[in-house]
Amino acid sequence: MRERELPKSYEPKGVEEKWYSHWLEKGYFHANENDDSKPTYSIVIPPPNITGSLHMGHALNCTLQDILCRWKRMEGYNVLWMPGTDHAGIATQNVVEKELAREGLTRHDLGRDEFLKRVWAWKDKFGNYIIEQLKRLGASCDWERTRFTMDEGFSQAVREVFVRLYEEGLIYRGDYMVNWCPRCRTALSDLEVEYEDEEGGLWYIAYPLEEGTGEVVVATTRPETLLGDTAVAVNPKDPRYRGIVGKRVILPVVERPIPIISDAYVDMEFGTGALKITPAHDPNDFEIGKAHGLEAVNVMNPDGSMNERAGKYAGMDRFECRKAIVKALEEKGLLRKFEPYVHSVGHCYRCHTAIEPYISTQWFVRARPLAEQAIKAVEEGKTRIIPENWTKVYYEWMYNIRDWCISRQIWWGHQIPAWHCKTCGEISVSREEITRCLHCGSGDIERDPDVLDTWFSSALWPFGTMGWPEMTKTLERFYPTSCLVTGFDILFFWVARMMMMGLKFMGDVPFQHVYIHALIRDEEGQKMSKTKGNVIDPLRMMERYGTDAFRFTLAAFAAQGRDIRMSEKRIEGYRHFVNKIWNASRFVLMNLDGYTPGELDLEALTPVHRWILSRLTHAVAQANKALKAYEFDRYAGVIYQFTWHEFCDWYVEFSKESLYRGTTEERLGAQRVLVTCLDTILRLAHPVMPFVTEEIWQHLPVSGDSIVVAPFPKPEEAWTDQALEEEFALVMDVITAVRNIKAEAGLPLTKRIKALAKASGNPLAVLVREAPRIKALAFLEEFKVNEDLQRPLHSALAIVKGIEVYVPLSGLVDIGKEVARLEKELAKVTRELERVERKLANESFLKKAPAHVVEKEKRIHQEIVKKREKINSSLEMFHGLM
RNA sequence: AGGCGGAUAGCUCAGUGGGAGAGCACCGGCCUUACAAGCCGGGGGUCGCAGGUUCGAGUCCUGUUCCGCCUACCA
Repeated sequence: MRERELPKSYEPKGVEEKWYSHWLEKGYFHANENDDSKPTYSIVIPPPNITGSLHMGHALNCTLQDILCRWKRMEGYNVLWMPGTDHAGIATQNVVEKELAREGLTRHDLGRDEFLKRVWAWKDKFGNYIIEQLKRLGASCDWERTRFTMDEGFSQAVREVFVRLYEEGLIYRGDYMVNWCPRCRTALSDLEVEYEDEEGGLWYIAYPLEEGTGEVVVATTRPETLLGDTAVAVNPKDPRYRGIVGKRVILPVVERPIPIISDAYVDMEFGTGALKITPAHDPNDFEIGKAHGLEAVNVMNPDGSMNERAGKYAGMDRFECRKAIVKALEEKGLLRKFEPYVHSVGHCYRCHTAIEPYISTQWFVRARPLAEQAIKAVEEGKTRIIPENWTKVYYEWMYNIRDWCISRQIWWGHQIPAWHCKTCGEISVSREEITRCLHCGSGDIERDPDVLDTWFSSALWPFGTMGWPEMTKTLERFYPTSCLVTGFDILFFWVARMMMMGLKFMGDVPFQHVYIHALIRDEEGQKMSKTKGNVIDPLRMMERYGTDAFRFTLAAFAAQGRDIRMSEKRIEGYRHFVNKIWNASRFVLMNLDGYTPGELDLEALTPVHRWILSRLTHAVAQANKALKAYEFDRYAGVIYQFTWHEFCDWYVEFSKESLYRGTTEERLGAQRVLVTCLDTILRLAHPVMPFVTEEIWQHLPVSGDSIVVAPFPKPEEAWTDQALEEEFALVMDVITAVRNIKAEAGLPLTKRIKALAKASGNPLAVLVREAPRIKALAFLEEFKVNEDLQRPLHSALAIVKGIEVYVPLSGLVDIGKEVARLEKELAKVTRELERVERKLANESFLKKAPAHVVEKEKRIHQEIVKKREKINSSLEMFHGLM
């Protein structure tokens, strides 16, 4: 027997801990790869960085996944939600290096092996922090399977992929211009560069002609790179420079002659139409330099300082050097002009240092062949992106994909499984550690010191976590995954690459659906960031308002295609909703004396109870539909609307008649319907509010071990009763009308007065039948309904659905108030009438609009005309009295 | 430069060619045997602007303004 009493108020803290550990104990979140009896549903978590702590983005992302997983689990699926964390190469290395810096050390002081030990130690200590926070959020992951992108099995997958891509020629190594972060001292992929407009300058520098007296003026935003100039280029069509192509200019400061070349790339409109060419420090110049066979003079060190090729500027920081060069040019009288200039500057996405285009030897993935499959898979519908408009963004990027620089000059990560032979100079790539060159057998080999881009391993996440390269039971059962839930900010970084790798190595897409959710912003629509100080800490929100209220808020605002503006006030608002459910449950539980469980007998139930069941099944249908369509906001909205404004506001109040004044049979019927509704609401809401629903559900007289594994509600077609819903719409309108009259007349709602209604036909029968409830909810001492009632003198009038409701007010209120109320009503009705009459006067409308629309307008017209007549005559009556 | 969103009540946002909605905020009333974290009632709108299609447009089309984001090698 379950406890029937709930405490006065809901205390989330203890309840959440209690049930979460209970669920873990019962193993509800564990997916069984050997279970053939159920359909499968799988999701891999976007692995959070081990350096991270739970922020709003994680909270939203995981709440949505948890909703899906809990929903599917309740629907009887074998659900795998694969959890884990990402080693986050640069980010983690940065964190540990900072820690070292506090001890006055650099990673080079420790050496590679010692440093890596430090990182692992750090990971063991802090790396699981975020996992614990996800548990706090209620995430129903299969924690027994928790993976890490650097664990042994995963490393094996990474090596396997690298070797196979290398063998197929899809990975190559070479000297190219890459994005270089001088602070992290590593190459970055194109995606890892964030461009921002910065106020810089455009310096116009004169390059004197070697022969004669002329000069060529070039414009540049980066004067310091002049040290590495190896040409000046002009457009071949530019008449201004036609005569001097092929001649040479003297590179200022360096005092070295460099050629004037012509290249169609040069924009005649920009600056002076002459462009300095620095092949080692600009991607375009690099290309032009290659085309013209120019030398690339690298004047910088990997840390962004100037190197020995910069002559007397050697050792100077690049930005210091810029100033120094400008000063030198001024002194030499070669600076022709300066103008402020806003241009886009790339920054490292990890440390925000301005990146440097830099030539170095790097490893690349040839992306195009992989992208072709990834495009095809989406075109063929094997993977569906939701909302659909992201599909176009995905295609756009895939069509224009460029090779992917995957080597990083850091230590924390998957070291590239390639060895350089000092004897024959060849590269050996191998799945296993090797000690001899695979080409010449020499033992004088050295492993490539670089590690792989973190995203290279993340790309393998959907199958790497399931045991690949072994073809495990888990893979067979759960790959491809059902859905990936993620933010659009990593669509290219991660989703696109998982698509490519999944198709390449599993021969199938990694996920059937990709649901792209919004970004969370602050109240003003600003991106949340620590530097702006506008972050809302999810843990504090859960602490303060309870996890369920927090999760419900996230879901309620997760409308597709729009960012979420989050504020604490909203979370507080939804805590009220949690409280509402709690109190409604208390009401139900404290009215279960004499309750016995049993099937609902529709025939035996009085109309009001069948009415709420009809509404309930409608809500259930809508919630199911919303979840299927990933409309989390609607799903939450349906629960909110039905629970609060239909179940609590109306049905609970109606049910009191049956509970307090009904027959034993009626009372039991009401109890069963109350329990059914509440049980259904709880099961419907469980995916989004797991804790409070479990806590209440465990008090309900229903069978089952846990709401986690209780069936998700399905619409009961037999409960739908459209006619009954219309009848109660009328009943509620009548009640509202009486309440309105009272309120506008300045009477307290609870003031017991009389009311009359003039109706006929079915409405008459309905109002007679429902009179007890109308009396209760409108606080009437008497409610008289009849076909031909005499309207009492001094009575207020309301017309609902053609039915006249009279509320005698003599002696209760001054007539002026009622007149004012009626005049307001008249104005409204008149406005409406004008609209309808305009429409019905339009012949084209009558001719061309569908018949049912015309019929409807005519019906409305009749109704309004009648209503207006009544109001008018009522007003006349009152005016006569005044 | 190209692409994608958004613009509807004071705020945040739904809205499916056919009586403009919700939540919060606001105003007024109320301890009503679940809930004052509540209940009841109410006021609030040129649906960014201009055209067009249509019997009918918040909704579809074209243009336009503002805001946000993404992609891109403009020195």
